[in-house]
Amino acid sequence: MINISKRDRLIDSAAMLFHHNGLTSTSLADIAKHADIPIGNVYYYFKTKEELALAAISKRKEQFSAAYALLEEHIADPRQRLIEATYYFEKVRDEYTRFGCPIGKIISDADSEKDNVVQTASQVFEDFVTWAERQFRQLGQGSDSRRYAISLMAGIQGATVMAKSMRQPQIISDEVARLVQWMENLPNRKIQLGKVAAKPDVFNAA
Amino acid sequence: MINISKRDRLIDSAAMLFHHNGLTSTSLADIAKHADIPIGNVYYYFKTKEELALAAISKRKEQFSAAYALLEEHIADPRQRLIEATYYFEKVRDEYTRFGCPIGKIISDADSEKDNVVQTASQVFEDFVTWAERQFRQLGQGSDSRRYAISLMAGIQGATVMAKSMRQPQIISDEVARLVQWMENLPNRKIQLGKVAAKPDVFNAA
DNA sequence: GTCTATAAAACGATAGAC
DNA sequence: GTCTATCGTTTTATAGAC
Repeated sequence: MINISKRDRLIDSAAMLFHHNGLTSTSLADIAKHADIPIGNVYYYFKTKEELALAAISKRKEQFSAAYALLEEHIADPRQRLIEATYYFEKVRDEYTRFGCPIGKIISDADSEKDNVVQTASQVFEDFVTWAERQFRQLGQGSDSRRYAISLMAGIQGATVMAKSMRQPQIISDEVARLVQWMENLPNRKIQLGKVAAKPDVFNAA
Repeated sequence: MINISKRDRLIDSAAMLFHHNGLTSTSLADIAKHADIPIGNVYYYFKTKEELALAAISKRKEQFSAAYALLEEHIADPRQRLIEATYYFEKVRDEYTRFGCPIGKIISDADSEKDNVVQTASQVFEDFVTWAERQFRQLGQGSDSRRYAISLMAGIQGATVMAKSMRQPQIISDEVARLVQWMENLPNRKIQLGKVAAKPDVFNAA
């Protein structure tokens, strides 16, 4: 079994440096140096730079997925889940103002649509949209749900770009506040459970 | 006097390639090849890659500034000016979906805040915000004007990132429609000229 | 598994002939 | 002003000793 510790150190260093300095501008030498591993040894764990980048983005992808699961576990109301997810970006607003969104950065930088790394980064957004859409749907927003989910992430991404450009974290805070207010005022069109067409409990009926 | 034509060809090729393939991923060899100029000759016009990049971004900056001037010249109503400016992004939505926003891309990719290229790109956003803020102010939005101006560009940038990620130009169209509707419904709080405190015409008074 | 040395190519930039 | 040849460095990636 291969050494997990060094492999993880490489992934974490890569994820951080890709976020802060960009995918193209970060060399394997930079990553190896930050992880305190000789550059020749990097290739024992990852055959190419793309493979390491893929692992770094995939880790972020799974971290976000884990966060959705946690929200579903601890918060019953889908509206509150969406609001809590949005507040996450308030917490990281200073880092996002300095370095941008780690995912949005890769999407923007992407030259080719065929690139595996970009496709994985896109999947992170797709995962968020899928999750948020489900929350909006549970809130009774029906066919608007997907549009709302995309609009939610777009709001964050746009605010991040402008905050980075103008070096004003407040821009992210303002957008988070706007989005939260919007979601708080969304009418709950949810069909109340038990009020309509509840399935007969066939097991206990007889 | 130096040859304008070759210099301009280099700037145009650089601007296009930076937009499509990114600043870091585009080499001087790529630019020289696209402009059909030997790479050694590039350095007669621009001493460094940064200098060429600066010229390319500056050209975009001036193109946008010229567009604002045109809007002010041909449209009397500040609301219609803002709406017309927003429709611009509807026109370029397919290109933005494939390659992103040429300015937003540079801002996102930027590693260091000290970089001259990034500062110039930021200035393009700043110019837009300053212009849009003035329009909102003329519409009587007062102290909200700057926030609105930033929010307008943020909407475009966020939609562009999501459109590129999901390869759906419609996301940009939806956002443009949302922004236009928002601006159409903004109440005009403008103080009518001539209704308040008109200066006495001292020259013709006596 | 780990590390040094180095290959092979790409890149920004320069020298110098014309 | 134009172009060829090339320098020096960085980058991804490999070979091979330990």
